[in-house]
Amino acid sequence: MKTKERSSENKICPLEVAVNSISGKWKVPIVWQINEGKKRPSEFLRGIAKVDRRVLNQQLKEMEQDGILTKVSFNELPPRVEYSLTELGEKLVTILWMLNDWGKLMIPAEED
Amino acid sequence: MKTKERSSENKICPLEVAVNSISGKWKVPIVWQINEGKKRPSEFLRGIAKVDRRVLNQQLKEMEQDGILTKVSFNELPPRVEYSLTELGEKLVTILWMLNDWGKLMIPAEED
DNA sequence: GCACATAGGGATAAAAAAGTCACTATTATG
DNA sequence: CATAATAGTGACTTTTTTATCCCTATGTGC
Repeated sequence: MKTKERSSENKICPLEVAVNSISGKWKVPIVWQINEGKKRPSEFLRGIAKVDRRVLNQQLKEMEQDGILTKVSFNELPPRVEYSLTELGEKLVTILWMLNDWGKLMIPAEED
Repeated sequence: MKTKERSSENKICPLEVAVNSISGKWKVPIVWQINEGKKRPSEFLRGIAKVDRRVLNQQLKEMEQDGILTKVSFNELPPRVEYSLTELGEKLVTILWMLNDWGKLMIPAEED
C-alpha cells in the first residue's frame, strides 16, 4: 500500500504517512508478532493464520522500504531470511500498545 | 469497514478491533479535523479535499456505530447534522498525535 | 418553475487490495 | 527419481473498498 492521495495532496502530513505505512491487512499483526526479536517468513506463515506467502512478502517488502523492518538474507541452503524491527519499528510497537489499550474500551460494546 | 477476519479469528484482539475501527480512507482525517468540537457533513466535504458525500456518510456512520463519533440531527430546514467526538474518540486523538510524531520520523527518508 | 443549499441513499462502476496457482532454485532424505 | 523444506515471483482471479451518478425531500431567492 503505497503512499496515495488522501486528505491533503500538497503538503506532507506526518499522520498520513504514518497511517499509510501501517495500512495493510497484515502489517500490524506482523509488527505485533515480531516483537520477540527476529522472525523468518515461514514463521509468520505459521503464526499468522491464513496469510498467503505472496501477500506476506508484499507487506514485508513495503515495511522494509518504509524503514520499519530490517531484512537479513543468509546465504545458506535451504535459504534463510530473518526480519527484525528497526528502531522506528520498535517505536511503533509502543504506539500499538496504546492502540491496544484503546481497543479494549471498544470491546464490551462490540461484543455482539 | 466492519470487523472482518484478520490474524486471529477465535479470540478478540483489542488491537485488531482498534485498527479495524480506523481502517477507512477518511476516518483518521475525519477525527483529525473534528478536534475543534463539532462539524457538519458539509464542512467535512469542504475541508477534506475530495471526499465524496456518499463515502463520507458511510465512514461517519461506521464511526458512529463504533462509538467514536456522536451524531446530532436538528429538525430544521435546511437540515442540520453535527458530528462530534465521543470520549472514546477524544482518546483516539491522543494516540493520533503520537502516530503523527512517529510519522515525522519517516518523512526525511520518504521525501523523494 | 429553476437553482441552490441542506442531508441522505440506491444502483452501479471503478479502483485497490488481497488471494490463488504455478512455477523458479537448491540441498537433503527416502 | 520423487518429496520436502526454504524463499521468491509472474500471471491471474476474487474480494473489498472507494467513487460516480442520479434520485428523494424541504425552504429560500430569482
